[in-house]
Amino acid sequence: MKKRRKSGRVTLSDVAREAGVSPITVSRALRSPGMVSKEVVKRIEQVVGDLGYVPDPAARALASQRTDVIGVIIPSVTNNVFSDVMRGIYARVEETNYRIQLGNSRYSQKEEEKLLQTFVSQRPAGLMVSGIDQSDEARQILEDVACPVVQIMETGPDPVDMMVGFSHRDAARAAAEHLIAKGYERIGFIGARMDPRTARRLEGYREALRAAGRYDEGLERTTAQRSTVTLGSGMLLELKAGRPDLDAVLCNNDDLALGALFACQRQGISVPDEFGICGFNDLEMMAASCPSITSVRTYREEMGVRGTDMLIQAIEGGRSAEANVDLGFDVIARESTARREQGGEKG
Amino acid sequence: MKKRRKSGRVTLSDVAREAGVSPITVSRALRSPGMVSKEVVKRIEQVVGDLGYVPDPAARALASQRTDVIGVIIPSVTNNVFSDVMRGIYARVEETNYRIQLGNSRYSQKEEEKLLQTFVSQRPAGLMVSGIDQSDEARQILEDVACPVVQIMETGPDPVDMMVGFSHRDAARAAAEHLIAKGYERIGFIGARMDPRTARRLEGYREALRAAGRYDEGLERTTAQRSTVTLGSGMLLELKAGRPDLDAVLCNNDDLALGALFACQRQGISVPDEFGICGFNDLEMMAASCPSITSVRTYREEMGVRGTDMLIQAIEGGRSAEANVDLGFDVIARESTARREQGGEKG
DNA sequence: AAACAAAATGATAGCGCTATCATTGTCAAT
DNA sequence: ATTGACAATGATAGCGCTATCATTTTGTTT
Repeated sequence: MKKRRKSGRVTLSDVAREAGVSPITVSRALRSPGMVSKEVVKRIEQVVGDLGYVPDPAARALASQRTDVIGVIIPSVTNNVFSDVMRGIYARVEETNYRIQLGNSRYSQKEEEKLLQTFVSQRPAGLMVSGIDQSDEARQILEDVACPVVQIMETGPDPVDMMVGFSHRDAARAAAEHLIAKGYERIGFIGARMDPRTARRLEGYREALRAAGRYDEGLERTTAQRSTVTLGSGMLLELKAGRPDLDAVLCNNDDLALGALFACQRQGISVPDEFGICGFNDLEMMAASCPSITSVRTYREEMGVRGTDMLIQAIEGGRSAEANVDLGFDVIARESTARREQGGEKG
Repeated sequence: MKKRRKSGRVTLSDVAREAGVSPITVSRALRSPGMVSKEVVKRIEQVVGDLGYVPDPAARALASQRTDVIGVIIPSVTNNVFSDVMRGIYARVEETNYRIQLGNSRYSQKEEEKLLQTFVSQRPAGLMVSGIDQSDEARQILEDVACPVVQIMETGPDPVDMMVGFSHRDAARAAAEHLIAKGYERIGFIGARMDPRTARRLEGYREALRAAGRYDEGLERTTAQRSTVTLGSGMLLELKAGRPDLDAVLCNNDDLALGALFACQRQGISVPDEFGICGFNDLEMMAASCPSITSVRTYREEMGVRGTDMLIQAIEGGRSAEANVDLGFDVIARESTARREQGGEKG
C-alpha cells in the first residue's frame, strides 16, 4: 500500500478493470479495433465514455516510440503567405489524429536548426520545412531523421525526401515578361526581406530583362527589412527618384505592390498608363484595389494541403507516387499593367 | 540479456554512466543545477555535449506529470489580427523553454471544446484562449484544469483565471463618436465574420449613434462570411445603394475598410469629403493608403506578449499582481475621416 | 574531537502506455 | 477425436525520466 504518485487521471487500467478485460486489450480496442472482438470493443467504448477516459499522449509516445506530432517550421507567423499555407495544413490535419507543432524560424538558419533538433527529440511522425535553403547541419538532421520530410514553398532538383512548391525564379521571370509584353520599357524591381526565395525571384526578373536586352542594375532596389505597404511606397519613390524614366515595377510581394500603387496615387502618376505595377502572391486584395493589381498567383493553401497529404501517406505506408510536386503559378493580368497603346519608344 | 526495445537514443543513464554518477544526479544537474556541485555539473555538461544527449520530453512529461507546453487556441490562423498576437506570443516564448501548441478553432465553440480536451490531456503548463465566449463545457474544462489560463483579446468582468485584452464595445463606440465629431450625418456599419467580438463592436456603434440620436437599423449590414477586401467593396456598395444619403461607414475591420475605400474610388466618391471611412485594428497598410484610413489601433502583439508573460509568471509561482489587464485602444484619425467644413445639415 | 546541520548524491519505484511473446478458445479439416 | 490454423486475449517487461525517501559527505560550531 504505497501508491506514491497519483495523478487523479483516469487511466487505461481503470477502463480495463471496469470493462473486465486486461489493459492491453483496451489499448488494442482503441488503437486497432480489428484485433479485438466486436462485443468487447463496444463494451470498452462504453466504459471509456462513462469514465471520461482520455489517453495520455506522453505515455503512448514513451511506450511506442512514436507520436502523432507533425512538426512544421515556417519562417514567419505574420506573413500572409505562410498563414495561407498553415490554413491548408490545418484543414488537412483536422480530419486526422495528427497534431501540428509549429516552429517559427524567423528567417534564420540557426533558429531552424535549433527547432529541428527540438522537434526531432520529440520523435515526430513527420516534418515539414519551408524552402530548400537549410544549413548543412539542418539538412543532415533531416536526412537522418526517422520520419518522412516534406519541403514546401519551392521546387528544386534535390529534395531531402519529398517536396511540393513552385519555381520562384520562373514565376518572377514570367511576371517580368508580362510587363515587357505590355510595352513597358524601364522595368524596375523592388524587394524586401531578401531571403533566398526572394533572391531567386530577383534572378528570374534579371533573366527576363537580360533576354529582352533591358537589364540595368540600377533598376533594382532591395532591402533586408520586413516588407510592408509603407515600405513599398518608400522604395518605389526612391527608385523612381533615381531613375525618372522608370515606367514599371515588379514587386517582390503584394504588400510592396500595394504600397507602390499608393505612392503613385499620391504623386499623381497614372497607373497603368504612365506606370505599370506587378505584385507577387496574388493576395485577395489585389483583385479589389483600384486599379486592380496584376500579380503572380501561387497556390499556397494547396501547398499546405498537398504537403500534409504526402506526409501522411508516407507515414501510413503508401508513399505517394510523386515525391516532387510542382504546383506552378499563374500571372493574373489586371488593370495595373493594362497599358493603353503608347506611342514613344525610348531605346 | 533480453533488451527488447532499444531505441538507439542516448539516454540520461548513458550520460550518468559516462560521467560516473547516478541518473538522478544527471537529471538534477540539468533541471536544477543549484542542487548539484559545480564540478559535477560541469562534468555532466561535458558528457552531454560529447554524447549529444537530448532529453526525451515524453519521458519527462510522464514522470513529472507536467510539460513545457503552452496551449494556445485561436479562431483563425489566417486573420492578420491573430498572426500579430502569435508574433507576440512566439517572441516572448522564444527566450524560454516553453513550447507553443497552437490550436485553430475556426470560430467554432465545438472545435474549441475538442481542442481544449486534447490540450488538457497533454497536461499543459498553461493555456491561452481567445475571447470570453467559450461554451459552458469549455469554460468548465478551463476552470478545472490544473494550470494557469489566460483569456486574450477582450476584457470582461468574469475571467476564468487571467485576462488581457481591450473592450471591443468601447473601441467601436469611440470610433463611431469620432465619425460623429467629424461631422458625418448618416453613419453606417459593415461587419463580416459576425462572431461575438464583432457583435460587441456593433453594440458599441449602436450606443454611440443612439446617444447622438442618429441610430437607424437600416444603416447596418452584417454577414457571417469571412471578411475580405472585395467583400468590403461589395457591402459598401449595397449599403449605399439602399441608403444614398449614407455619408460614412464604420467597418468592423481594416480589410472591409480598404474595400470600402476602393469601392468609393471606383464610384468616384471622394473620400473624405463626400464620404468618411473608419476601419478597425489599424493594420500597417491603413497608414499607407491614399487617402490614409482612420482606424482603431489595438495592441495585438503586446497582447500576446503580456498574455504569455502572465502565464509564465503564474506557472513559475509568482502570480502577477494584475490578473485582468486592459490594454486599451486608440482611434488613429487619418485622412479618410478628415472632412473639410461642410455646409448642409440634413436633419 | 564530538555533535549536528546542511549539502550532495544515490536507490528505489513508479508515471501510463505498448511491444513482445505466451496462452487460450474456436472451428474446419482430417 | 486429433490436428492445425487462426483469432482473441493476457502476462510481462520495459520506454526514459523524476518524486520520494535514504544515505553519505562536508562544513560548522562548541
